[in-house]
Amino acid sequence: MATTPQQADGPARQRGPRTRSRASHSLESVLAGAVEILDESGAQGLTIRALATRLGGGVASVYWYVSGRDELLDLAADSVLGGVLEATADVGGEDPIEDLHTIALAMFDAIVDRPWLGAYALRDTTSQIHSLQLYERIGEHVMRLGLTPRQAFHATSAVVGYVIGTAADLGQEPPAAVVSGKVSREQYMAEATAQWRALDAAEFPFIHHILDEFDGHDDRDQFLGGLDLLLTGLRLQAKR
Amino acid sequence: MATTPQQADGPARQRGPRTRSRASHSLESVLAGAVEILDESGAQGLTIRALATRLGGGVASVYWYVSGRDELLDLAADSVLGGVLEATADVGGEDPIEDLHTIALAMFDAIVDRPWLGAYALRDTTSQIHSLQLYERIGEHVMRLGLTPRQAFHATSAVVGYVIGTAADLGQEPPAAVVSGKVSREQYMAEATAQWRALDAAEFPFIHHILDEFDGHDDRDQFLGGLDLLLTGLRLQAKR
DNA sequence: ACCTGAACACCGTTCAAGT
DNA sequence: ACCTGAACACCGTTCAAGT
Repeated sequence: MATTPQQADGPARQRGPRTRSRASHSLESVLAGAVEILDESGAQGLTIRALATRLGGGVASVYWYVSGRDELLDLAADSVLGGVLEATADVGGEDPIEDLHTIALAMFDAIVDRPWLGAYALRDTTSQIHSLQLYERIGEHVMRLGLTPRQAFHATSAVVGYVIGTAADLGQEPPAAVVSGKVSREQYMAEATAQWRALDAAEFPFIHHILDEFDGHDDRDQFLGGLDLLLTGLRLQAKR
Repeated sequence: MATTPQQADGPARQRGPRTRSRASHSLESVLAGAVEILDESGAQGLTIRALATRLGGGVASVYWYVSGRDELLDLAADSVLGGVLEATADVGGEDPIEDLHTIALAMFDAIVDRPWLGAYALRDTTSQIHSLQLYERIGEHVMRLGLTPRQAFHATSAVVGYVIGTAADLGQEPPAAVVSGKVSREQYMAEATAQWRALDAAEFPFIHHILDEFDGHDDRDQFLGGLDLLLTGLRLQAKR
């Protein structure tokens, strides 16, 4: 496995116009370029060639900083998680559960903002240092509940699993519209709702039961509803 | 969007040896072939060319049954979920929470068995009919708790989100070993544990707190620990 | 209605060579 | 130490043509 340099160089800005024939990068600028492309066109749009073009250099230079496309995705995701880490650094009130709520919501918002994040966040803590730190931070708040190490381990993993699972699902783009942009998210949701409404009520009683809730629902409310269940269970476990 | 034929043809077996110059498929056989390849070599290994070769035909014939690789993955995942659907058809005891526990565990086991499932299960209910039916089934058990439609909607989504999120994460292969098979899962876990142990205890108190639990832990126990928290919260909500 | 082979327009990754 | 261009070995998808 290639050792990826973790030093924090300043961004490699080109001072003059493109008089220089040789481009110069840094891990930071490579990841920043990757995140830009990911934000614009998703994981599918992040090709090594597209990245090299954006950086104004050749394809092979990317491989100096990153062992391959997979690591590029992992590190790009982890660099964004650095922002979540900073934003939640000061979280710490009287109630640990409330703090967990705050951190989980911050993670959720970050992933909804960047749907591509869901698939690569907190995937490999050996290479994703911010992911590890975020896991640690959540765990530290869980620790305050006075559970056994085993319970704390499970609870922390559960919170992370729920956040990533839910956010990845909700942040997901409708299958067809990803590249073409033919169908907006609203259109897709309206289509899905219509299709649900057309289902046989005898065969799908539950779907019909929640139809009005599903129609025009807010993803964030849905996330918070489930998070409350999880944290309520955790609170109860802490009291025992 | 291409309308995918959903009729249930018998498997198109070749009776004689390869005397026939023209291969004959069906949606079923195409998906069965896809699942075989996915089981053997993961999502990365499922190329249209590899599938065509396995089916003994040309590349383009796959496109008669499926609109593209994405839909192939979605339908392959959904076909496997049909098995989970059958396996949990009889679930239904006195306690709805217990039934939810049973179904969630069945889903978890299916995904751990087939790590590629996590990324494609329950992704698009407009094309994945078994996913929709599974969502419906979970919802029906939630309905028995007597919640409001809104609560039932959130609870069902939370259970699904937790299961998929956790299973996808745990079932994930270590980054390097996917193709090469150089590093076994055990080796990778041992390596990760060693790396955690080497972390500064002052900077990572939580990691050190749970180290012994993490070392040699069982994924299933971890999953069940979090599931219990979620279902406990749900049980409490039902009582209010 | 369903299958085929060939072609098109891409990919990720490597490598010898440059600076 | 870091960057380059070209080459290699693949991809998914399409299409005119077959049966």
